[in-house]
Amino acid sequence: MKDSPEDLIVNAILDAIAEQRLPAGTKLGEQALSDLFSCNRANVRRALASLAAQQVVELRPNRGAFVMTPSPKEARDIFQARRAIERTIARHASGQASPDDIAFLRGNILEEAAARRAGDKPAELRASRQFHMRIAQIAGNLVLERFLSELTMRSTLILGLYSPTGSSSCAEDEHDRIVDALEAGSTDELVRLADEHLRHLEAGLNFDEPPAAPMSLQEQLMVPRSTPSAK
Amino acid sequence: MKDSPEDLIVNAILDAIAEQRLPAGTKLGEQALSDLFSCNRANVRRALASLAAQQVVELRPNRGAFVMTPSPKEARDIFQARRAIERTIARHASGQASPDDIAFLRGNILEEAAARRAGDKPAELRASRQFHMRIAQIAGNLVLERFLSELTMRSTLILGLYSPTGSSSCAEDEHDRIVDALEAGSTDELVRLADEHLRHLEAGLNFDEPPAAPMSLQEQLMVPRSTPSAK
DNA sequence: TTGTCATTTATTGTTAACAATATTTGATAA
DNA sequence: TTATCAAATATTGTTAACAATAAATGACAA
Repeated sequence: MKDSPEDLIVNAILDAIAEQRLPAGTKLGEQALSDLFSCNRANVRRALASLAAQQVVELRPNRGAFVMTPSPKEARDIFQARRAIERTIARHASGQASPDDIAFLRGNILEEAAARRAGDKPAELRASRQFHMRIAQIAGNLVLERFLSELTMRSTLILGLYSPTGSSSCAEDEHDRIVDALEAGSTDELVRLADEHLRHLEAGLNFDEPPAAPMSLQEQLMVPRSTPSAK
Repeated sequence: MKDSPEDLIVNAILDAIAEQRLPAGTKLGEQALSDLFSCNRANVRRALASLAAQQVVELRPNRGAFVMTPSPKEARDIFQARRAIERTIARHASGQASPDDIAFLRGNILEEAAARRAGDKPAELRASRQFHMRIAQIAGNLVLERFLSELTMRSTLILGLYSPTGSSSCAEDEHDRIVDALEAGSTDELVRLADEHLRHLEAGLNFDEPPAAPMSLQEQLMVPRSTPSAK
């Protein structure tokens, strides 16, 4: 029912990364975090170790912890893996969606579109991520769900680094057609759409200009979410 | 060049699990580990946090850390995920194997067979795991490689729990045919063989009788390997 | 003997102090 | 002004002591 301080820190950082409030390269100081979450440094340390195991944080000895900065090669690997996993998820989710699932996904598409029009990038990213994760839930494989969770996190870092500003997140109409295929249970079509969707995302990347600079912490971590996340 | 004490602990535990010297459910006491590796408990704690993030260790609050005991449902998810990932790996590895790779794999098959005849289960498991991981390396995707590493680890736990003693690891002739297909670059055949191979492994499981009891630590962690592992 | 409960022991969780290492600052010289 | 270097500062790494909790022990009664 209640979370340990370690889980609290881990989730706060993951959320912040998922919503691009914490860009790649940001330093995650132990003092700063233990102050923010009013706990001792031991908990912070364990949290950072967990995040490092998930490859979203880089641990440089005697230097501290930093939000991971994916290289172009890593970006390629991550999107390749994502295609493999989301295709599998699509195959297993096909025809398994309940009416609630479909309603959630359709609502989510509207939410994302609204956020985009409002220029609320964090909300847009959160919605888009929830879309993909909900389909993973429908597929019903916790292992694949966890893998995808990690990959979407890292994808967000990649988009923040290599995406010509504005072109980032997913195309809405693609999400639309994905829900259609999911509802209709047309498996092959669904898998094809999922694959294509990710290829489009990847195609929007530009590795020519080098990444931008990092920034501070406090204000970025502490932004509360506008919508409560699905349990 | 040198590993931090944390990495040392993590790798020792992972190796021990991969070779079935540490069965599911074993308690990993902080004192015991800090004594074994002659370091302070803080390092042990971080190591256990990393392992927990990789799902090979379970962290029960106020109780300690235990080697994860996969449920039958988790076992199903893990093998499903493994099939998805190893199929992808097979597809990308096909035709990419260097002569060194092929030589390594053929040698590995002999090694595994010898270990089996000698009744050396740890060596057999190590060889079998190396076979799968080497193909992952050939595929050249570090993300998929890491995922597979985690999944093979957890698979070993599953085999230790639910495998009618003796029927565990892989059939040799299947490995043989996989190398043939890999060398020939016949992609579809290779993918088919990989999938089939994993299905056979999964089919050998028996979830009827409940898991056995755990055991102590020291002797199991500290067994040195007979063959130095590939770098 | 067996079951229950208080006491003792061991283990995990938390905190603070100290040491080792980077980083920053500021002075000096070219 | 710019570069270099030493001192000062801040941060990470390590250790030990203490508190909180769970497990083990043993006495007592049925």
